[in-house]
Amino acid sequence: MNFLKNPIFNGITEEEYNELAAPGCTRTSRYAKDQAVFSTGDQTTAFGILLSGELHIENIDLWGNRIILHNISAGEAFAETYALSRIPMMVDVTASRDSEILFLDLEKLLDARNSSRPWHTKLLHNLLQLSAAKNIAWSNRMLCISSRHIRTRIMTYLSAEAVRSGSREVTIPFNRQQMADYLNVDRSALSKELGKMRDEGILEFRKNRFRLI
Amino acid sequence: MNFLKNPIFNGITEEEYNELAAPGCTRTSRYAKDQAVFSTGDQTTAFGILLSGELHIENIDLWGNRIILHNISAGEAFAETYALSRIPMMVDVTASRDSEILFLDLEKLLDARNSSRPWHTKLLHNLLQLSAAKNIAWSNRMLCISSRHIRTRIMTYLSAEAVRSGSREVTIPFNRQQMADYLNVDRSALSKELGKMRDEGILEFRKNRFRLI
DNA sequence: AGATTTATGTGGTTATTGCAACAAAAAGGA
DNA sequence: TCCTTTTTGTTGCAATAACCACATAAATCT
Repeated sequence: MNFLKNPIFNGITEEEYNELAAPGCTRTSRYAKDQAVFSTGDQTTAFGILLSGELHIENIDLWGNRIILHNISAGEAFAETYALSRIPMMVDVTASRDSEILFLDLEKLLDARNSSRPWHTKLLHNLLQLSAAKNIAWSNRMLCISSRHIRTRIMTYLSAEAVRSGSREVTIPFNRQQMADYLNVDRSALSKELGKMRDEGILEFRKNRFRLI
Repeated sequence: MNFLKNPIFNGITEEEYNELAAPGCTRTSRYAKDQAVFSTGDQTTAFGILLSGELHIENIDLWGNRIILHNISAGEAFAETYALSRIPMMVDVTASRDSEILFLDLEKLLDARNSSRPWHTKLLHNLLQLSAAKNIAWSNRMLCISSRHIRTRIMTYLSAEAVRSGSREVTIPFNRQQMADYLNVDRSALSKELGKMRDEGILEFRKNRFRLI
């Protein structure tokens, strides 16, 4: 019941959870590294909460270019947008490490017949907060990509991360290729630019640890 | 009371609206073309519903480059993400035409003391749908920009619009500069590429009307 | 430890795109 | 209608970033 600390269950007691989980609205599944959780075209009424591991939400276009739209760490929810709007998924969700996922079926949970339940309003509230947070995340991502220069994208991304962590030392959840995908640039071009910036004394880095100067 | 047809009031009766509007949770304002509705750094607990006119949600970076993050047409809601999460706005909201806006104060409306009201759950539900729809819109935008070639961005954008409208003739809510901002490319480069595509017989266009071939 | 695979860095080449400046066309106002 | 302003199209040039190929380093496996 550790997952009840998750923001999605904010204000919901263990008794209330047992009540909402009773009608078979929840299930837990395990996924191996690189295994697909959802694929493009899938339709789902359930969304996931990542209990352990790591996921990538990515899109592969007609030419085979992959772009990482989002990185999901333990404790985060995903696919709630599709579970809410019921439209076919335009993305792939893939386990980037061995992962364990709790699924909640929104179709059943948000049914009007539950609207008198105390947990119903709380869940709606928490989902709303979650959805808003995702929107903010999109904005941040967009802000990085909005510049047309690799260097500016790097700076925007790293300084945002630095602000978030409250430190000039930043550990990012990406390797080079993933960072390049997130910033939507070529990997080798990214490495090149990072090298230049190191030469100019703007930053230091080793693997996925960066120090801004 | 025409605005009650708005999806945000889905299932909410006129009596219920009068009840929720009573405690001063709503207000209406007019804005002239190019007037600012919100500015970067603003904090708000109210979000807006555009009754008439048109808005742009845009960001101007440290180097003065403007990027249009979203285009709001009559009937659409905006800034609900910031009203929900209370964080300072990272964008500007500007009237691109003379506009009339209905503001709803979420801090007051979503107060727990209202949770027993019939309109409360409905409003939460509708807000959730709205937020999910915005997330989908972000995905679509990102899908356009994910390609590094102008032509692909144009194609991705126009075909998505064509699918939405169910026709090969598409009228977009942007002029060239705005379209370039949305696709995050240089305006003249966009014009150039559009010209090439016309020469190659891929599409026809006049101003903001396009026909895909 | 050695071998294989994966991740990262580097160099060179090409081409697309950004940029700036200008021309033409359309829209709006007096 | 003419004048001004805005929008769109065109060209040349420069530069950045993509692309390709390879080298080096790190991680994983047996």
